Amino acid sequence: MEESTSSNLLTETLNLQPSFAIRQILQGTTRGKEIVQSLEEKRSIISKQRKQLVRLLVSHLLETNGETPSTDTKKALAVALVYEFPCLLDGTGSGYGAWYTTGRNHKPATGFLEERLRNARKRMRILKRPRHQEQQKEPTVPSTPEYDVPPEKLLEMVEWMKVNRYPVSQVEDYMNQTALHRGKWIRSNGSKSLPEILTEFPRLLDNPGMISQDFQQLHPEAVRELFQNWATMSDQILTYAQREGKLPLVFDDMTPGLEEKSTDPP
DNA sequence: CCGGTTCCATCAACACAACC
DNA sequence: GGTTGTGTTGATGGAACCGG
Repeated sequence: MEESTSSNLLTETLNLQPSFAIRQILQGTTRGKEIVQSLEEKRSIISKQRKQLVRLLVSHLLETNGETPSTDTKKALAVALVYEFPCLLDGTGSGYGAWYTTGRNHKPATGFLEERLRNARKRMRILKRPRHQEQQKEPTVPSTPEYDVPPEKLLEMVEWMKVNRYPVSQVEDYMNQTALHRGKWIRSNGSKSLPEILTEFPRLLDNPGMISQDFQQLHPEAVRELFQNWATMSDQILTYAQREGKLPLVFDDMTPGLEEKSTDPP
C-alpha cells in the first residue's frame, strides 16, 4: 500500500538515475530546452509540454533500448525524471506513478511513458505491415517501400518533409518510403556532413523514432542485435565518428550544457 | 479580404483481450 | 502474477468553408 517514502525514492534514484541523463536528453532539442527552462523557472509545465516531454523521453528510450524496454528500464526513466525535477512528483504512492506504474492485480502497466511507448509501438507495427493497411486513398506504393516509387515522387516527399512536421503519421510514412534513398544520398560523394544531412532531412531529429526506423528499413536483420548491444555499439559509433572528424559537431548540437554531471554507468 | 465557424485527421489515454 | 497488443473515445489543432 504506502510502500514508498521519499527515502525510498532516493534509494531507487541513486540506483537507477545514472542510466538516464534526463537533462541531456531534453537539451538536445529546442522544445526540450524550453521544457527544462519552464521546469526550472516556474516549477511546472503545461500539458502540451508534458506530452512533448514524454515524446522526447520515449523517443530516447526507443533509440537506446529498442521497442520493448524492460520494466526496470522504464521505471528507471520515470524515477530519473522525478528525481531530476521534483516538481514532477505526483500524488501516487511511488511519486512517479503518473509517469510509469507497473501492472498490478491483472491490470496492465500504465503511466504517460508506458502509454506513449505502447502507442508508438502500435504505429510502428502498422507502418511495418503495409499490406494490412491497404485502404489508403492514394494508390501509392503500399507494399515494398521505395523500390517502385518513382524518383520524382521521392524528391517530392523529401521536399514536403522539409517544411512539414505534421501529421506525424504522414512524416513517418514518407520517412519510411525514402529510407533507402536517404541512405544512398548520405553515403554519396564520400558521405555528407551532419548539418547537410539535417538540412535535407530535418525530421530525422525532431520526429521521434526516425533513426531507428531507417535502420530497421535498411538493416532489418541486424536491428535486434544493435538494440541488444547498444551500449558497446554506441561507443564504437562515437569512436568512428570522431575518427571521421564528425563528432565535434554532434556534441555542439546535441549537448550544449555538458558540464558537471558526468554520468558513468555502473 | 478577413474573422468566425464547422469539419476532419491525429493522437493521447483508457479498457479489455491475449499472451507468457 | 505480469506484459504486450489492439480497439475505442475524447481532446486538440489545422484546413476548408462561409457570411459580412
